[in-house]
Amino acid sequence: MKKGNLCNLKSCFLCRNCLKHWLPAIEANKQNLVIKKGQKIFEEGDPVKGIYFLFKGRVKVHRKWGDEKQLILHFAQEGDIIGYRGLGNQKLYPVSATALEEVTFCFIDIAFFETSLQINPRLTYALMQLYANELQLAERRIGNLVHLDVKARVAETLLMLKKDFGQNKEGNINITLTKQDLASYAGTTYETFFRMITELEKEKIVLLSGKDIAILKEAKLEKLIE
Amino acid sequence: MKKGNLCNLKSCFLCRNCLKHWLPAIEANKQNLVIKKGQKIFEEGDPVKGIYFLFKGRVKVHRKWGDEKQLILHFAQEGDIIGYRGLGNQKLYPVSATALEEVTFCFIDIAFFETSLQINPRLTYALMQLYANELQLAERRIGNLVHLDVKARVAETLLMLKKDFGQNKEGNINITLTKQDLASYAGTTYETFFRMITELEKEKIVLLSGKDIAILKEAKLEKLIE
DNA sequence: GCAAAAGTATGATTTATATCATATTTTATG
DNA sequence: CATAAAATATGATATAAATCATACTTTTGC
Repeated sequence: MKKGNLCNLKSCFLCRNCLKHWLPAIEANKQNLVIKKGQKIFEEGDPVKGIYFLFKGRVKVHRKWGDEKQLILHFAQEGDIIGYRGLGNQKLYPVSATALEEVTFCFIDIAFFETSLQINPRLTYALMQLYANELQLAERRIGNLVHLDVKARVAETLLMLKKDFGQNKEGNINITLTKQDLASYAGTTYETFFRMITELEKEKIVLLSGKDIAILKEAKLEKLIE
Repeated sequence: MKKGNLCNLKSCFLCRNCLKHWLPAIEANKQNLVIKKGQKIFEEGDPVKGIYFLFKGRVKVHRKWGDEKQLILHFAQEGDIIGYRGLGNQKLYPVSATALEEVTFCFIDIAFFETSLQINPRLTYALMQLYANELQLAERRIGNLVHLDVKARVAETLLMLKKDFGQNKEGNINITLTKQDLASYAGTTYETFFRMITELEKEKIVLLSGKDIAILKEAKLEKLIE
């Protein structure tokens, strides 16, 4: 459901890492889609039918614990691949992906994706590399949860968001999130997150206005983490 | 430093996933080594010089937080590959690997390993698959740290160890660890770990004798995790 | 444009778990 | 074998952070 062709066969993870001669095959197999804010691209427990590439808009990758509690594992943006967490032994998505705003993306079915991996060893290698980095990140988070206090984890969260999404000309981190989502990403409750970020504001380390967050003193945030 | 040839070019992750015709190349490039209990195979921060394959003995993969605190990320055993956590963008090991007993392993230098990946796409794919599984595991651990209490995490730890290492004829989990290492793996302190496992013993869910741990009621452990 | 829902903001209370302290037992080592 | 070092065991105390409670504000949908 897309007017024109948003995909230029260049920018996404798949096209960037495939042989030029494979691009027509991608062209023939891709499926462009648009979804609205709040809609899910896939849901935890669903069988893995394919892989997704984002052209526009941000997505949160998250998972439930019990009925109430949730955890956000990743925020994805333009150019990113999502759904790859489902490529383990068990062919079910271990996570959900929900649009944080209107999102345009491309769907590649799993069979074609697997063929692409076989035909483009560089793609397989690039994906492996991506996993290696994600694993490192995940394991650092494990340690941070065990050994850092919430304030330090909030600091880490803000630094990571700035690194991943950059800041706009006003100095605000370039992604709009609810405090609840920020808390779910930092691995704490809304209330505690709120108290910590309020402290950081009082200490003039960050500046808040509505959902906008600007980091005023990056060095101080880094020091909190050690 | 090994009498005879412990490596049969069959059992390790590398040999299992390479073309038959590549085995002589592995034979020519491998380096068998033995180290004693407590010795390190590599250390966090070291440049990644190669990848290791275990023939015999168990290894803990761990990382320090600050000067005092540590976290165990993985226990590896015969047939396992270690060092692959260092294959991300940054070519430094993010973790250390320490022998839990006498360990025999094979060292493959990084250049030869990278070549092996290029020549054996199946190897790259298998490694990717391994990362995918590890990432899933790591992210489940993140959620468990955020949303489960220590007792549930201790339960999870015991179940995972049983799954990975099996149990011997006496019913004990087939790996010998100090309570401190178990605690560092569960993401808690020695004292709290001890209290929790003592509770589990009082409830007749596990049986302890020295360093041996037997799971008496697996279903109850699973119920603790939900 | 209004009602309902979602998000924000804070104070009070509880609780899980880390920290501290200390004694005993087991294991390693010259 | 002796002595040091590491691991085990357990009680007492402190504290960080979750939970509960409640009011206000903004956003969303009909």
